[in-house]
Amino acid sequence: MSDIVTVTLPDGSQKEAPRGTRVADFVREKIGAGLAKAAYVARLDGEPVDLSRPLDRDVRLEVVTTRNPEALTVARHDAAHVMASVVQKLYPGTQVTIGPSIEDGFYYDFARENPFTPEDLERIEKGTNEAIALDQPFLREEVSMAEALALFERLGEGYKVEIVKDIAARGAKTLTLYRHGDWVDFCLGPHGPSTGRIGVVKLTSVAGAYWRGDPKNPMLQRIYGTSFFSKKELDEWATRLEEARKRDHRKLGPALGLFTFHPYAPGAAFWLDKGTTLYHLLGDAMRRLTRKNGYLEVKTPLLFNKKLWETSGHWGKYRENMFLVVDSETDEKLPLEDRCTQSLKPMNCPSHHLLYAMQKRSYRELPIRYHTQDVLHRNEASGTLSGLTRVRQFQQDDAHIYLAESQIVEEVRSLVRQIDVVYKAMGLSYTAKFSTRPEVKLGDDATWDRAEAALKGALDAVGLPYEVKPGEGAFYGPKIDFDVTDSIGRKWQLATIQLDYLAPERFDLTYVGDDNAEHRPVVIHRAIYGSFERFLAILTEHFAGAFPLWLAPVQARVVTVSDRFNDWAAEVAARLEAEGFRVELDHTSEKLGAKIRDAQLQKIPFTVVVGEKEVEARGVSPRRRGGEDLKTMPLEAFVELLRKEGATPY
RNA sequence: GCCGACAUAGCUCAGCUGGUAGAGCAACUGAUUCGUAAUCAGUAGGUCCCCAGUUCAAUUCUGGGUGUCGGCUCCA
Repeated sequence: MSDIVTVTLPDGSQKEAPRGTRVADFVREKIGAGLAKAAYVARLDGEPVDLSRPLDRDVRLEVVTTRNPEALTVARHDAAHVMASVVQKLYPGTQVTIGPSIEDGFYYDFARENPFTPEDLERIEKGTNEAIALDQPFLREEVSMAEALALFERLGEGYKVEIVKDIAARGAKTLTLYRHGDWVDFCLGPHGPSTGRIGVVKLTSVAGAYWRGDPKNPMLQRIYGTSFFSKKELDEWATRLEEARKRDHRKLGPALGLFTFHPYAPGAAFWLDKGTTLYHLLGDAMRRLTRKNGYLEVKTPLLFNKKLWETSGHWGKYRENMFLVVDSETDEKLPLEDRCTQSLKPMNCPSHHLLYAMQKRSYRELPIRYHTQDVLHRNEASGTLSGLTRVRQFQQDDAHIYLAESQIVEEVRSLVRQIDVVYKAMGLSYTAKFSTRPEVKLGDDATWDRAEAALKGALDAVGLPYEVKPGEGAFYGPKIDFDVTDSIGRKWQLATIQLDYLAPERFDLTYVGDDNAEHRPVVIHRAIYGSFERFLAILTEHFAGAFPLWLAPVQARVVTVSDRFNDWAAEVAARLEAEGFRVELDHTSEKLGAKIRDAQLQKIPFTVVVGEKEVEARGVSPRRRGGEDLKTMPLEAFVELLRKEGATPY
């Protein structure tokens, strides 16, 4: 074996080094001091490793510098280690569990009697940054499982012992330990070179979290934090948070007169007039879109006998999420549960299935598409409610499509196009996820083959990029989910297209084919907005309350320069209203500047100024939200402008 | 539901260690009649989330509830 190894760099160039040279030394000596300084971790043949690892074979080497987001992920994991070491120093007796990097930061779960207070958090944050300043190297060490077990047993780390045993049970022979200072944890790594390279740590919150995410397990104390390589980046992050806070639909909604909540109805919104307008605009747009695509809009009962839920399977698995209703005609002596013979519907699908099954269906009718915007109730756990994104009462732009298997490709292709139209109109970019058969599933492989091929074929036909999620489909069929990205880069899962082979079985749905025999249809569940509530929350934050003209609850506000011009202003408002535009008139005795400011704060798309000039010209001077002055124009020209710019995009 | 924090005027917030509350904006009234992000003056507005308890006295301390927020679990 040669004492020299060949290292291939990402640009294809090759360099040689003595076997056993540490990556860090190689980079500094053979590539450059600058890169060595910026390096955080490295990849050897694609595998992430510490810079202290030796080059023991011919390898491809990539240096991961602090400019690479991957390095930040590692640094945050480093930060979690350092924080855990500080916590154990400050609060002896606290046990450590796990502490990974997450999007935007890290957390670490601790086992201890008393929760951390905000003051504790400050103390820990200060201690963590001080520990970072000590600049202790991260040292990697491989030990046998037995040694590891003995180590953590000696340290009294019960949770760690449990994890080590699990890892051993999965057949691992050795465990890697990482030390900094006198603190030790086991960890796959990699870690950065030393604590000093982590940068700045900011702790954000404490929260309870179940051990291994299971409510049956003890509750641990989780500390969330984040870190950045520089103070500047930390400040930028804080600014972004502030920006998101300003857009929070829970603040903007009430401020813009869209919706509000009352303690007597947790999880159910009061829709104020402007919010109701928005709600209807979205609903009507979806009605047009579905009608154009061959859907039938139907409404089904809100309250159903439990027999429906027994048929659908919800009574068994979903009952605790349903609002049960006592039937007053049942025997009062019966236990409450037996008197609850009805439930508010938590979803529309079962009632659509009933509708389908009420008549004999022919293959000539398929696909049959039912669209419903009814009110749904789900009894969500109180602690999970949040603004409009998580409510107990909501409406979906729900639809179920009953079709023959041979029609799936064409139908999904149409659906993907509809989704594209809606999200493009909102300026939401999106990506698709395609989830295939899970391990526990219904139906035979041939059916799954056809179903997956149909979904995939439709995605390919539309040319939509998608990520495959193997095994993540529902047990009753594969699905496509759509993630949208809003204007400040946050992702939300919205639309879904699910193939369902189970429901037609449970409800015994059939159609008569051209062979005069009975066949099973397939059901597609689809929603594009998801729920109106959540979609409006997302849109409010995405647009920061400044809705596009076609959605704006008030499209124009007519403001007078003084009350001498009230008559013409009223005529202008009346004319715009007659054209179907949503208009307000501000003829208070405020100064023009104040009226404009008020209209801006309400995020109204057009402020229409009416004064001396306009009265003479029988015109208006519109000003766009944001400040652009369109100068004086004839009233009819403005009507035309609104008509053109305010057209509904779908 | 579980863990933690919070709850004062419509909104944003003040109110040392217990002595029944204040500001700015909004609202209302009057004056002002004004040209593209705040005219001036005045008035009114509070069961300090609710229910118990401790105390001579509770917005303040204790307990219980409700709601909200951040997480866990769950999810449109």
